[in-house]
Amino acid sequence: MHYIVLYDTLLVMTDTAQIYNVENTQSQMRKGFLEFPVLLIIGAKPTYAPDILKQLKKANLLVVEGTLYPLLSRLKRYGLVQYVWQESTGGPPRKMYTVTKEGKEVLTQLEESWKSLDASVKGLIKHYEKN
Amino acid sequence: MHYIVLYDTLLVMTDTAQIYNVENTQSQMRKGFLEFPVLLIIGAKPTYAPDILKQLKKANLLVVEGTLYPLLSRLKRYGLVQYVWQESTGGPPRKMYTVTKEGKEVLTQLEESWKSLDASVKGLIKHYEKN
DNA sequence: ATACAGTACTATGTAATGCAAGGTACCTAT
DNA sequence: ATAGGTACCTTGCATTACATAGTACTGTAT
Repeated sequence: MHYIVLYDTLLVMTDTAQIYNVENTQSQMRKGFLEFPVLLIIGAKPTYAPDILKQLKKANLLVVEGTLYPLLSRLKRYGLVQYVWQESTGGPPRKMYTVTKEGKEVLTQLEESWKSLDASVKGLIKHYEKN
Repeated sequence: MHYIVLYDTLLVMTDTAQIYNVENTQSQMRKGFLEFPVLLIIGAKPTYAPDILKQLKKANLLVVEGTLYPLLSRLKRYGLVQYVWQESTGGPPRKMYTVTKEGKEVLTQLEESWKSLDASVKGLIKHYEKN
C-alpha cells in the first residue's frame, strides 16, 4: 500500500534549517546539575559566592554570578543551605553558607543520581561507539 | 563597624520554606544532556522513536514521548539527523532516523563535553567527599 | 571632601527544554 | 463498524542558565 498523505508533517518538509550551537547544549547540560557541585563545595567548608565561583572555575565548571546567586537563594529556600553574615576586611560583608542536615541528605542522593547517570552514559558509549 | 540595614534582604528573612523535590533536579539534570544519548543510539543504526524509547529505558534513562518527539524534530531542524519513511508490518509507517555527517561531528563534540564534565565532577567529589 | 575602583549581593527579562496531557492518523482483527 | 494497538504531533506549564543592569559597602587616590 502506498501513502499519499502522511500526517501533516509532509506540509512542513521545507523546514528552515537552523544553526546548531554546541555551547547552548553545553549550557543546557548544566541545568539543574549545578546544584550538585555547589552543594559539594559548600559542604566541604563554609564559603561565600565569589569563592564558590573561583572553585567552580578551578574545576572547569564555568558559572557566572547571574546563575550562582539565584541558585544559592533556591538552595536556601529549600532549606538545603543556610548562611550567616560575616564582615570582610575590605568590601561589603559576606553571606557565609553552610550545608544543613537536609542538604547533606540531598547531597547523598544527588551523588547517587550522578553515578547512575554516569554509568548509563558509559554503558551507552561502550555499546554504540563502533560507528 | 556594625551593619544595621543590610541591603533589602533583611526584609525577606521570613522566607516561606518550600519542599525540595529530588526528582525535579534529576529531570533538570537531563536538560540538553538528552541529545547526546539519543544521537548515540541513532548513530549506531537506523531507528525510530518507540525503539529509541526502549533503548533509553534499558539504559536506565527514563524519557517519555513528549520529550523525545520534540527532541527529534530539533535534531532534524539542525540537520544532525534525517529520516526516511518506512512501512511497518502492523501499524502506521515509521520515521527511520539516521545521523548525518554534521550529526557525527556534533556527537564527537558532545562526547568530549561529557567526558570533561565527568572529569570535573569526579575531581570535585574526590576533593570534597571527606565531609 | 570627593571621586573612583573593587567587592558582594540583588533583580529582571529572555531563551531553552523536560514533561504532562490530549490529539490525530494508520493498521489489523473481531 | 468497532476496538485496540502503534506511531507521531502539539500545547501549555515549570524550571533554570545567562545576560544585563542595579544597589550597597569599603578603601584609596586625587
